[in-house]
Amino acid sequence: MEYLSPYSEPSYGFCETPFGECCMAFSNEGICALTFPESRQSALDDLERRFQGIDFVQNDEKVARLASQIFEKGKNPAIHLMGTPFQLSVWEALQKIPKGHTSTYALIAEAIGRPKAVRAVGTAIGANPIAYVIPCHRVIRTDGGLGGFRWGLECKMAILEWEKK
DNA sequence: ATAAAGGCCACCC
DNA sequence: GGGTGGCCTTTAT
Repeated sequence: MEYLSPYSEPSYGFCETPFGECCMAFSNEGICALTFPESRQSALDDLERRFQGIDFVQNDEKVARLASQIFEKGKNPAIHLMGTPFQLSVWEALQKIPKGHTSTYALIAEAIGRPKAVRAVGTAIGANPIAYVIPCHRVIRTDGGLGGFRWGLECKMAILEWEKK
């Protein structure tokens, strides 16, 4: 269960990206969710589950603005991360992987000082709440395999190809 | 408290 | 290629 400040004016919306339609949600601190859902309904279900009891107001224009910053200008917007200490350390490590590069689950485990926790790292990466901005797609398997992706390997591959340019 | 399920890896065959 | 055992965190009993 997650918590957002009562002063945070939570909002959400949808927008097209190079990888299909995304859903974003915001608190006053920044983006708190970015997903590539199969349907709008599943995106809303997801928000409901993760931010139980929080009333998001739709604002597609804000999403479009942010999407432009992120996908066109390559800027890093403010984010509002919530998770366990372990998850936060993993998500922070992900943000150090440069665009156009990849890392592995084992290397991330190493980077956070928990070399044995490789599998748990995979689980934490799978729980990444802010796709693309937290570049979970840049992590592949040690043996060169793609690994997994919450919204489909096709999407993961598309993002990686796009980032090479 | 405990069990079960993971976006993994190394090692075997 | 495939199966197994070990590893560690999270979530659901």
